[in-house]
Amino acid sequence: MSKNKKLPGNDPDHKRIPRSVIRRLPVYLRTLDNLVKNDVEVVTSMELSERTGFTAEQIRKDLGHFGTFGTRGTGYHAEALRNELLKIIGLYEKTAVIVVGAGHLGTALLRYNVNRNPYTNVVAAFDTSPDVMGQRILDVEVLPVSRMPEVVRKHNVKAAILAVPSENVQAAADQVVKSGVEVIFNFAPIWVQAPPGVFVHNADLSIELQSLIYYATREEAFRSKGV
Amino acid sequence: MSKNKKLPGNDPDHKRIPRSVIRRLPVYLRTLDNLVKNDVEVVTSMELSERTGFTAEQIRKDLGHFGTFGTRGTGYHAEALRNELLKIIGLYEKTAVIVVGAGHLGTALLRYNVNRNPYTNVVAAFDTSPDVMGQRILDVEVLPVSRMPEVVRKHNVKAAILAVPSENVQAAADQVVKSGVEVIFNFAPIWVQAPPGVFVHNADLSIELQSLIYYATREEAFRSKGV
DNA sequence: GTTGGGGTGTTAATTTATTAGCAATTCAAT
DNA sequence: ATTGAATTGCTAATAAATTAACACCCCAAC
Repeated sequence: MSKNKKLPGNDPDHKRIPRSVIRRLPVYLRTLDNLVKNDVEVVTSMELSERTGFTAEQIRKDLGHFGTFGTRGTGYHAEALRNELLKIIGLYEKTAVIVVGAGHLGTALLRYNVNRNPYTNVVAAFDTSPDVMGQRILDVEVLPVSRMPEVVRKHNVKAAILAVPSENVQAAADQVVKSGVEVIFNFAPIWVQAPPGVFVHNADLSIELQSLIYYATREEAFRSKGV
Repeated sequence: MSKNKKLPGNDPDHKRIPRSVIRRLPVYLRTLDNLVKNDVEVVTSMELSERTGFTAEQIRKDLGHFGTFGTRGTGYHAEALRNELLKIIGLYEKTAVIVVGAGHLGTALLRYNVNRNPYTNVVAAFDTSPDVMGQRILDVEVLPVSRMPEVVRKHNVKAAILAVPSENVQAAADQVVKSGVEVIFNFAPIWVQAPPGVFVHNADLSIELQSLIYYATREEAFRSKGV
């Protein structure tokens, strides 16, 4: 389980993928999905570049971390590459997700997610308020928190999206961890703590907005893309 | 306005702040806010480290980009540093923001924002649906899109939060740009394009979730913090 | 005052990430 | 077959970001 800090290359499979690369993979995936949907068979790194905003060199380099998928002089077979990316990211089968908090935010996220994403599957929402209990939001049932461990076990839930008010978010995090969830996606403007082994991503709107404002207040010409 | 790509250090004021630093500043700001609220007068980089998850060295280094704010052997005066950060980020006065789309997501963001963030001020929401028109969501009025240019001018609106369905989001982006907004925060799972000079941040839940799943599927012990 | 513990500010070393460049390979055209 | 245009996959060079190290300053205690 625990591995010491200073072992640079002890992953036998492949040599330690940079974080920045991982963040770009889903973007490639979605782009390829669109291409496949439009019956594109072959795509070059340049075309991917135009569609993703990353440079062609970077795309080729990123893919190079995982193997060789293209054919020189031609490009990449879109569908094949898409499937490789699915395997790389770990989405060969739909990832089961729960949403905690069925208020406005939870509802909005459910809709976005269920509608748009073929790779994750929201299996249930949880809330404490009796008002929403038992309701269905786009096919997803709102359950009492007491049933969380059972649901997590049954569907092998990997990730939880926390859409609860700041006051309750740490309690919610503790709850989902206790239920066996490994990945937490927190939308409350409070940083959630979790034990080692649990991945927490704090998506704080106001934090990100403020860093954007920094750029906006200095009028220098930055790129319009991907600040 | 336009400045060529390859001019490394032509900012006369100070020597080109790394992006990664800018992203951390709002975290420091919020942490200091909390400390000040709890009547903490002096705080060390180590204490900030515990509260933010960044290392003490990094915090000191980050601050060092903008000047010297602490006193050796003692630490930083929390309130003074907070005020410096406000100036640095560009939040000396509340930044006017609009929300486009008054559905579940827009409503949720409004609540989060208005409740939680003393630095930005949502001056209006916009929508096309007659149902919500004229309604108020926590003091914020929902207006027709036709009034956007006027509102942007009047309140000197810097940023727009796009909380509309994917189908409409590019149109919404074009609209806010035409109205004079410089910063776009897009929540739809489609990448929005904007002319140079406009800062776009695409906050796509599913993309971020997927990159988290990468880590979850390899069971190696990563940090629990800040993936 | 002088001493010591504590903590910043800053420079240097190291690691991580991006960009560039090009040899190697494919395919289509002739 | 041969040629040439196109495009990958590497390897090398550069840039960005993090970590480490420590000189220097402050404050409190004696």
